[in-house]
Amino acid sequence: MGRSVKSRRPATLASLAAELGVSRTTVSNAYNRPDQLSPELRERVLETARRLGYPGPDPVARSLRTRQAGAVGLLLTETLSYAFRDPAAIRFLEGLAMACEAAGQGLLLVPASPEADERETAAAVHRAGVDGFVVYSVPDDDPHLAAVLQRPVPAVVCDQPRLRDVDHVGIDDRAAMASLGKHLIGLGHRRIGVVCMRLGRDRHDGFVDPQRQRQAHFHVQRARLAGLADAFGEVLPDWNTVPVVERFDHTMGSGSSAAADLLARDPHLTAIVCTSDILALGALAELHRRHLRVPEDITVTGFDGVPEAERAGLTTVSQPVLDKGRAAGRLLLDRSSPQPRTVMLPTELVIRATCGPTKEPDTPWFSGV
Amino acid sequence: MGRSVKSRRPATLASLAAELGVSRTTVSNAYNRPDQLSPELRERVLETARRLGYPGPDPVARSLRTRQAGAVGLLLTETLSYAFRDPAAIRFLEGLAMACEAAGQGLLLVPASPEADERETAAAVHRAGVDGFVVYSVPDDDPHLAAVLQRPVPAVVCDQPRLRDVDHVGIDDRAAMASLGKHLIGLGHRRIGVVCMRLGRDRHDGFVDPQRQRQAHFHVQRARLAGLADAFGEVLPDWNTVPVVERFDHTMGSGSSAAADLLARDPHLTAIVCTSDILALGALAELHRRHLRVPEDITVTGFDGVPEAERAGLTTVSQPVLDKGRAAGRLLLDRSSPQPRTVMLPTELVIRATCGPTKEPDTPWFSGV
DNA sequence: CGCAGGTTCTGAACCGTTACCGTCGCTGTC
DNA sequence: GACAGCGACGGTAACGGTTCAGAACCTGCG
Repeated sequence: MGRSVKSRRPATLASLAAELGVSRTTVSNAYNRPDQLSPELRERVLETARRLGYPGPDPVARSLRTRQAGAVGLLLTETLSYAFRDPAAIRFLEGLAMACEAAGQGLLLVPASPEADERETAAAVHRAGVDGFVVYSVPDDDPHLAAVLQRPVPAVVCDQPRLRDVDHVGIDDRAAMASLGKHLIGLGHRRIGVVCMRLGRDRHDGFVDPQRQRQAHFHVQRARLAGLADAFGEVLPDWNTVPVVERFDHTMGSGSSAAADLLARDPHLTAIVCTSDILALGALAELHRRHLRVPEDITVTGFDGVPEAERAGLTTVSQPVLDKGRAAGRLLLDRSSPQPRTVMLPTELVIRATCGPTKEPDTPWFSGV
Repeated sequence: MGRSVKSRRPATLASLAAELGVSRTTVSNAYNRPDQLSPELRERVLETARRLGYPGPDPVARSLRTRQAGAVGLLLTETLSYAFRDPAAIRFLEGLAMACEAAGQGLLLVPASPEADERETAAAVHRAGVDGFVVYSVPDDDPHLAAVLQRPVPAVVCDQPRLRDVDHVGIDDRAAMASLGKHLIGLGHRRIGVVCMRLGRDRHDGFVDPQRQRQAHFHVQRARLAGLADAFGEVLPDWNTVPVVERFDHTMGSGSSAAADLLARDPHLTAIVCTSDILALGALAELHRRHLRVPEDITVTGFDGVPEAERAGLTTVSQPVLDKGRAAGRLLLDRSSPQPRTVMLPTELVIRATCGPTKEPDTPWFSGV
């Protein structure tokens, strides 16, 4: 027992073999193919391993030889820690974790903060010892994504961007938002404002011109705006006159200030459409501060269907985020069917308390301080 | 351009070197030590790499050679996906992710489901290519923990178990719970029931005898129960007569049914003390169903200080879960100070609406269906 | 007795990279 | 003109395993 601890260099498969007077192959087999050697010898190997403090084959060396790491990598737009603050991201992670767990695979969160300089940053992707990547909702021109695609391992993209030749999991953002838009039109809304998430990697907090909308580097936001345009294009003379406010940070605070921007430009809006629940919840908070009643005075809608939205009675489009994660994981782990594959998940329009019919047009509005 | 795609075997550092007519070392240096070769040669190397579709040095081979993986492993008691359902675990993950990110390290979630058979299960720990492990709140006799300790990499344990020779991050569960107990005593409570989380790896849903309390394989639960005993031992003739109900699953449903068990045994309890907020929220739901008013009819307390508890007005002990995660990560990543080290984080008794003074002892109780 | 067939174990070839140390050519100095 | 100093690059040996084609031995059968 004493000797095991003493040895300077940690035991390796080779040193174990030497100690036992057998070949390395045999020791390897003792761990990986018990049927390839006699039970007695195997027991003797394991016993000696215990005595020498040999922890079993080194995972990295094994990975090098077998060409598999037993883990999948996850790439996110935001900082890692953000992922644990965003309800939708958490739910996605849960689904992905389920898939990984079912397959006995680890899940490696790749640190890809947007701030780090590009060279250093892609390094994290290059250093990840994984069998494949799940990419969750990154901009079209994300440098990490480029690094991922360069790696000779499979990848699955969830939400955005949509790439030919790469497996994809997502929803029909455009159609979903269009159906929400039609519902609002049915309620009489014609004078709406929009709050959307960032449209590019550059920070741009403010009103968005049509060109920036169309050129948005985030496919999901682009599609949702287009969906709204589809719906309102039929009843409005010019979609381009509808005010759209962009926010870089995806927080309730962003939603609040964006709502304020909209009301400053047009106090007579009858509805504020947000491209995420978080933003919508922020908008609600701002309206509450201004003593505007929802939905009597103004309608608010979100997108995602997070639990918080339910508590707030927010009208939204609910999407199966957990299923997205699970589907992405399964796609990555199952390479049997011909690629590229696409999984399109269903969404559901959830009408709740924050939207209602417009009032008579001449009703005076109270627009607090 | 055509040739790069054609090549049967993917390019390696060696094949690149051959193509260029330089040594492998030089190619390696082009990537890892730009200062070790002339800019022109370096550019030529990178250019050829691009042409051949060489994605840069293989991460696994590099890890084998450099003896570092650039990632830390996380071991949890529960299934991976559970971690994303428990508010406290999520918060811990957030903190840990912050620490990892700051150090440019990845975070590998090790799939260690309790159900899998022991042999297979520890394999996930053995297969993880990581530079160290963070172990979050596992039982004393967890086989995965044993596997972690066997690996020749550093480890940090958060919460439980407490091990000599291993870095530790935690709180003073015993003192925290004792102070909560003293508060209840001050309010006049003498007739209390307790709901606790699982005390062992075996499923045992029901009342707990004193022996099982003391022998609990979960240090944290043991300490919290002991803290309560410390407080109530001073005013009660025999702590052992206090009913304690254990639940294996950590869900609100567990809290509800456990509260029901307690009330079935003693309808005249004046307080239900839960060792977690989740359980307490479940208990509150059950009491609500029975039309028992809190705190007029009965007092409820939790432990952890999750956001949901705040919304519910739950009296609880708040602990800095985010800081725990961050501290654990930092401890693991910073091996400079002498080990083992211990970080003891502060807790705070948060008195909210769910606890109040006892009523006159003779007041009749309404105990619903 | 000879041989097919099975079990048990070995030898050698990788897997792709980086660490370590040595070599080579050039420059500056006395 | 010999030589120290220095920057740029090359050769070799690990790093710790897995794999595959056999070798050696045993068994059973005709």
